Amino acid sequence: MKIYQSHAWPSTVEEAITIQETLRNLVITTDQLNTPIQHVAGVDLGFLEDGKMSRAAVAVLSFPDLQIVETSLAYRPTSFPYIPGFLSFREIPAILDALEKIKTIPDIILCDGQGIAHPRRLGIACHLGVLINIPTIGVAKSLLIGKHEELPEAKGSWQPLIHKKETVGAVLRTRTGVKPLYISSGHRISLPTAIDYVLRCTPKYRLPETTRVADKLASDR
DNA sequence: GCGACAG
DNA sequence: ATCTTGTCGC
Repeated sequence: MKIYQSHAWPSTVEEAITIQETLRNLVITTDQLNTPIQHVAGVDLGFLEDGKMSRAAVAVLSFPDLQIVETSLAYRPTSFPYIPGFLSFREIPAILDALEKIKTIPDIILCDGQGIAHPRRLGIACHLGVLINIPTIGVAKSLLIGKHEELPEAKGSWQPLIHKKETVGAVLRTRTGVKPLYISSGHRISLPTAIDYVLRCTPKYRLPETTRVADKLASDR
C-alpha cells in the first residue's frame, strides 16, 4: 500500500511532544470503518544487533476466518530510544516500511501498544492510524496510564480504563483466568467496536491472532 | 518532590 | 523488547 506524507521524525522528546500535541487533534474515536470487514492486520517489531536494528512485521489475515493472506518484513536502523509515552517514534518508521510492501489494504490494524490510553492521548495505535488513515486499535499487554476496577475471570468480561476522570479504554479478559489486555481506540473506531473486533480476532489464546502472527514474524530467526 | 512507566 | 530450561496446570 502507498503511504502518503509523514511528518519529520523528532530527535528529542520536546519535538516529539509537539508532534503528539498536534496529531492528537486529528484522532477520530467514532466508528468510521469500511464494511464489511474483510481483512484485519497485526503489526509488530523485533530487534536485532543489540537493538541497533529494527525488524517490522505486518500480517494481514482474512476476517472473520483469520487465515494468513499476506505478510511483510522490513529492516531499518533503530533511531529513537524506548521512552514510556514515546513508543511510536521508535516503532512507526519501520512499520511504515513494512506496510508499504503490503498489497492488501487492511480494514483494521491491531497495534501492539496503547491507543488513546496514553498521557497525551496519542499512543502508537493513534499515531499510526492518523498517518495512514486506516482504522486502528490499541492492544497492549500491560498498563501505561489509568486505573480500573477488578474484573471477573471469564473471557469477554471487561472494565473501563479511567484516566483523569475520562474513559480512555477497557481492560479486557480475552481468555478465562489469564491476564487481561488493555484496549483503546486508535483511529476511526469506537471503544465498544474495538472490544468487539479484538474478541473476534482472539478465538483461542490471550493475544489476537493478528498480533500472534506478526509477533512471530518479527521475532523469529 | 515521589512513584509509575506501552515495547 | 531481549537474555533463557524446565516446569506447573488445564
